Amino acid sequence: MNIDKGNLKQLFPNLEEGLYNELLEHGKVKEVKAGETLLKVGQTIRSTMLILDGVVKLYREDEEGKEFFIYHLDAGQACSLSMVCAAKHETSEVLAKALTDATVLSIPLAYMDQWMGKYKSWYQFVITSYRARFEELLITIDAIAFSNMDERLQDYLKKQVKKLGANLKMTHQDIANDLNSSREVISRLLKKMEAKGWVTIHRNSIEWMMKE
Amino acid sequence: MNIDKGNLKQLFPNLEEGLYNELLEHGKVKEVKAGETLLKVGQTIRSTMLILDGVVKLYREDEEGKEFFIYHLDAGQACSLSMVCAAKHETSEVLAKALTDATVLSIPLAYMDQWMGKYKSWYQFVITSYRARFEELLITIDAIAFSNMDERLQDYLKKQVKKLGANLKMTHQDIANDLNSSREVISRLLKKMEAKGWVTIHRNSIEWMMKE
DNA sequence: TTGAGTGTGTGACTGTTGTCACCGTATTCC
DNA sequence: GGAATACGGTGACAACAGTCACACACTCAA
Repeated sequence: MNIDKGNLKQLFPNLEEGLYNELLEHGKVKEVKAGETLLKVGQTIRSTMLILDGVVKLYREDEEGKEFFIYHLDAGQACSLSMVCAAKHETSEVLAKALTDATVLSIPLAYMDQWMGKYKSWYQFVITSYRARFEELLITIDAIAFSNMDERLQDYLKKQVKKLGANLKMTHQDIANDLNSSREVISRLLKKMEAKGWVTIHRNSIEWMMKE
Repeated sequence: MNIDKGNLKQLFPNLEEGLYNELLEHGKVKEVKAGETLLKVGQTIRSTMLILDGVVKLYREDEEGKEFFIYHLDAGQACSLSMVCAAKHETSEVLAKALTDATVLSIPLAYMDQWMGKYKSWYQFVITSYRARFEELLITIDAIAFSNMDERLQDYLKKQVKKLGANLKMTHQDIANDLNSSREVISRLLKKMEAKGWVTIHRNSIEWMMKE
């Protein structure tokens, strides 16, 4: 993927002219294949990621390696977490994995801080970004605190469809991992949803049949 | 509670001289009684809160009025959420309630933004604050995603004890609300913990018997 | 073609949590 | 003192989700 100023302006509107130049100058474009791990917080992180293309999945992992899906990042969004990581992080980690082939712009942390003072639009962007992620975390908490598995599965599928299209190439086991459940449970619930006509189940894929 | 520059410096170290002056000039000190609701996001919010004294509890509420404890705010911390609120918030809300008598410094949002450009130490503070809350949210997610009720109850009690002292003045029903569980379940688990010698149960209060 | 590997379906069982019913005992307020 | 209320204890039960065992089907490669 070729990156130029026009590109950046489209993805990240409302930044200052000089900032676009700096982004091009100091950012490093990285291409990532679907399935690759982009970020493993807890390891020393020396750069922030801006997503230029593709969909990235953020998830949490506990000591035993169990995963838990948190949210997606799209083109035009930043990984706020790469700024959060900093300190401690003893027991558990946050991971980022590319769901599709993706392109990211990697920016050394040093510039991040420098731009905060230099460009008003940059800290606006960072703050806005934090806000949005924060909000998503709260929604995630709502889901696990107040909802049953069937509701959570529906929400999850809707989110996936929105990001990846109505034909989801994933196994029941994949979904179970993301929701910290088990394959059998997901299979059963999907069956019920199929009976209601909400989805069609194929081998290695699930088709979302609703409009929304 | 009387607020002066020395006070502020102690609670919020590492800010610039001019900023302390502005805080004193434009911030409004508010005294809040234990149990009072401080903040109801979703309603138009025109100010940010800095906690000067006391403990404030942040919690989530769903459509049916069920609560869910998220985290505490201490003296010297800021309510990042008052910056998050901004937009939509259709179904659910975030609420803040004083657990003890508390004193907060209320700062109109307009100054918040202005100071971001003017004082380096202010955006450092804001960003740090965001990071800390973010981290706590992730820990909260871990707890409900990966832990059973008994572990969550232990964690919860530890947190409370840390903030409020080893003699917790609260009913089983209060705890059940915070953890989105039911009184009977909490009672049962507390009994078990008492049998292990971890707590002593009194009417209207629970005593934490461990050192940590 | 056969066998290994993977993805899915299903029934039986278990454990945890939530709910219901009902009780006893403090506390508070007339 | 007595009634109303709040708090807590307890047993029975239901619902949901996780686990286990096993069956079956599809794919791929030897």
